[in-house]
Amino acid sequence: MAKELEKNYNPADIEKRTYDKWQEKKYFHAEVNREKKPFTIVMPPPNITGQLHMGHALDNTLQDILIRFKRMQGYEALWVPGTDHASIATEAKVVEKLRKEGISKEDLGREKFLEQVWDWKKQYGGRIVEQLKKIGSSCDWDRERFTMDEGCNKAVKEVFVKLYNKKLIYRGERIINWCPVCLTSISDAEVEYEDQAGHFWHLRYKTTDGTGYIDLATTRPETMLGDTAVAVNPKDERYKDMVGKMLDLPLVHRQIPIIADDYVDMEFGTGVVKITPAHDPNDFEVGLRHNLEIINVLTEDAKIVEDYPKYAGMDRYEARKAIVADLEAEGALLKTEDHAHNVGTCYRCHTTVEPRVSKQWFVAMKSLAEPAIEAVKQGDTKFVPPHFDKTYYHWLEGIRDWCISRQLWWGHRIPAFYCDDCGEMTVTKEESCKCPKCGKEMRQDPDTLDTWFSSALWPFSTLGWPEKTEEMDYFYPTSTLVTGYDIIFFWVIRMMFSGLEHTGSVPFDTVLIHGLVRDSQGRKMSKSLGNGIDPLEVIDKYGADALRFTLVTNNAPGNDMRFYWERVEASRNFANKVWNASRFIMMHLGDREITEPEYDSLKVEDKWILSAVNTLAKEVTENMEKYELGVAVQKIYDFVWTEFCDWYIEFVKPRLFAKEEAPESANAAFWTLRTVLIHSLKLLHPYMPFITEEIFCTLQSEEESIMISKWPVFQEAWVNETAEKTAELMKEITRGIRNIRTEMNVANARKAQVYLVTDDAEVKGRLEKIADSFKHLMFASEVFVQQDKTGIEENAVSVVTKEVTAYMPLADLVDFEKEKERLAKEKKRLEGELKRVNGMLNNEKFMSKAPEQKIAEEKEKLLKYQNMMAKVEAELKKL
RNA sequence: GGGAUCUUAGCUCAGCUGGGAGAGCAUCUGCCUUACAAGCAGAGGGUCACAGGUUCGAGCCCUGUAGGUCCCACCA
Repeated sequence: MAKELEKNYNPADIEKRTYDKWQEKKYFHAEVNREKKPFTIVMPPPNITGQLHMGHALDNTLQDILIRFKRMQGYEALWVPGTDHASIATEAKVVEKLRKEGISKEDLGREKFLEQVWDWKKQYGGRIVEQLKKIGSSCDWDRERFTMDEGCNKAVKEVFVKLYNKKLIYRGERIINWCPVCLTSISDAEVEYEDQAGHFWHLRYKTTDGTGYIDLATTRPETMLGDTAVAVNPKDERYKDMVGKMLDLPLVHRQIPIIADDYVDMEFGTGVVKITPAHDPNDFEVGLRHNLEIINVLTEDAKIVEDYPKYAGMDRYEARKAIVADLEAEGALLKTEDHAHNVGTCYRCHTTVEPRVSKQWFVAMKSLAEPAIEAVKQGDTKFVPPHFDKTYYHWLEGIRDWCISRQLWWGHRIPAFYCDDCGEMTVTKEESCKCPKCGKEMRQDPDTLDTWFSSALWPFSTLGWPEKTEEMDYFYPTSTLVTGYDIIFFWVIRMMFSGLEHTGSVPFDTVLIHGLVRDSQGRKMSKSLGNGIDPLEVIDKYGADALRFTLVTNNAPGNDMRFYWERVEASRNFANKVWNASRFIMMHLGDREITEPEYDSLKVEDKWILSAVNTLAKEVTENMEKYELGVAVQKIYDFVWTEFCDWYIEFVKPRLFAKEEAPESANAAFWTLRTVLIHSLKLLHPYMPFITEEIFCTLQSEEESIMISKWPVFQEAWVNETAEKTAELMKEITRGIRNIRTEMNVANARKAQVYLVTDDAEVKGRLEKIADSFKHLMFASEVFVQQDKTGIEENAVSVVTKEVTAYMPLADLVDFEKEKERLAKEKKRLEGELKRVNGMLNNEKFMSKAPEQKIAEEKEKLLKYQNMMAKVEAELKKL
């Protein structure tokens, strides 16, 4: 019993059922298989706090396309999924939840709080995973990982201890970026800079000897409480005599020195800088050089400390107002100017970060960065598109030590232990330890590690490292990493140096970078703008295949794209086209037995479409291998819609309808239809997995899934240039005839005779074999192929091609004026072409320097246009 | 201040190693032709930002200019 497709394509119904089937059959699962080559992708783990957004949809669609492609090509294709614990984001979520219940995390205590977070994770952490399944992701869910699972934790400890022992991780008092809302340090990469309107406050500090004063400007007057010096440039003649003198710090009335330091730019402002080592990274450096006291004036949540009773407890902005007012009262404020400046903000909560001196853990970056730069320079890892390597180099070359400790509870706890008695410190993989000096139970560092510390190990921690697993040996280094350009600094760079340092090898062969999905106006999709489009909504309305198709079409690697509902609609329409073409074929196929015909017994049009799909397979494969997914899918689209549906299916229809009278011809047509359809479905499958699976399984009831079928390969036997040439010629003539009929307003119902005239016996022979197949496409009553114009009415309209002139007698319907116009236009076009070709061929330099092949091509074109021109002129003369 | 990237049809974008400008959407004209009106057949529409240069030949390579976007950077 032949199967049939439903009348309408219903994505929702099919997608759910199909995905379940794939999972049940374990098609996504990969195992170490030495008979096959591995192809590995590790998924950038989405945050457990996350909801699927367009960025995930794009990222995962790209990965799924690659993994499905490679799987069909016969690789052991492994796609490792997982989620990230997202320390700050998750902790903030749970803290917020508790706050609503009137509980603080301190109320609960560390252990109880962590229980709460794990509970939260159990409840919500899987949401995004379920959403990823909706877009068809063929990940090996049996290997799903979490950045805080046991294996990852083991890897983290291993790395920490190793780097510590190599002195590449150290603890030190430094000035770091502090978020007064998240109450934790953050790394340089986690600071986002934005331009803000601010002010320049011009201040005057008087010398203690009463002989003079010095003027300076600041954007942060409240930090003056912590000033411990004022600096000028040593070369600055203006202040030469002042260096070494003491100043009376207004309000505070502490004595601070005037120092000389190269850091000061003489050209800028008054050439004088107040130095607040505790609250500015540059001032901190200056302070180190000059041995200045570090006076901290702000608390963790950016309020003035108790040492300054007048301002104590005020937050930094309140304090600013109060201090400016007091400075003015004291006569120390000269003027206030508007000034726009660049302010660092926390990437999570966008609070202005506060530089703060504190004791933190750091990774020493220099020696780790060098091999990472070298590896890309040598091509061990390649970026697609390549220009992103510049971003990569630039960042690594200027890299500073990475602050990895966070004052949070949710995360990998720093494996360092302190002895409260003797101050001894031990770094160990053990859960607890005793002081090696005094034997006392040691206290573990309360801080946790930056989330990116564990993500940096993801490509190998997910494969079992530090254990020597089979998976590690077989699947590592991974093949391709797919991620957005916005995450190169956070993640790609850190995986690169981690991979090189700990496994001795780059973590991936290629980094495929994609852009952002923006809204239709080109704005970033964001919660605050409310302009985000929910991928799940798109899937509900148009299907996952349409969404995937939209995300991958009309876009080159690395470029941003805009989201338009119209484009999803166009994608859906394509899915529908594929569906209906398949439905048509199956409808006529019924339960008929189709046998594979001898190639030679196929008709010209069959050979043509086979040749075309063969070329398609080659081009699609080549483009996918170089990550030109947009180009590849466009080729499939064009082939399926134009060549297969609009041409091939249309002109084999008469053969299908005549299946009883000419069974052999029908068999050949059916076989070709089915073969080409299956090829097309396979090529399309990575892009539109659901609909292709549904059709494939309906059509090939004996096959269990398209996703494990063999990828089409180019085969010499199907190459047929003659068939392609002939079909192209016939298409050209058909288009010409249709064109004339439309222009002359000839109703489709009115059939006309068509004569194809050629004096080339070879062409004539070829046309005779195919002309009949085009009869209905030209709305012709009959098509004659002949050597001359015998029997053709004088007033027939004509279509001129290089080899053939087609005549269509239309008797009374011919509008001679229109026909003249049409031919005149064609003549003009040919004149233009001839001018161009002649220009080239008459150019001595072209003739002497251009490659021979190019010259030959142009010569051939010249002949073609001359030939056509003669015919067009003859036709014009007749009128 | 440094760097990257973009500027192609009304709109959104392709155009991969230089060799006759493309797609989707939109517009216009015909069609309910028995797979598909989510469709079919046709049509119109572009000095490829600008100025130089290299080349027989430039949307594509080089230089500069203008504008847009993004990233990095300690100018108080």
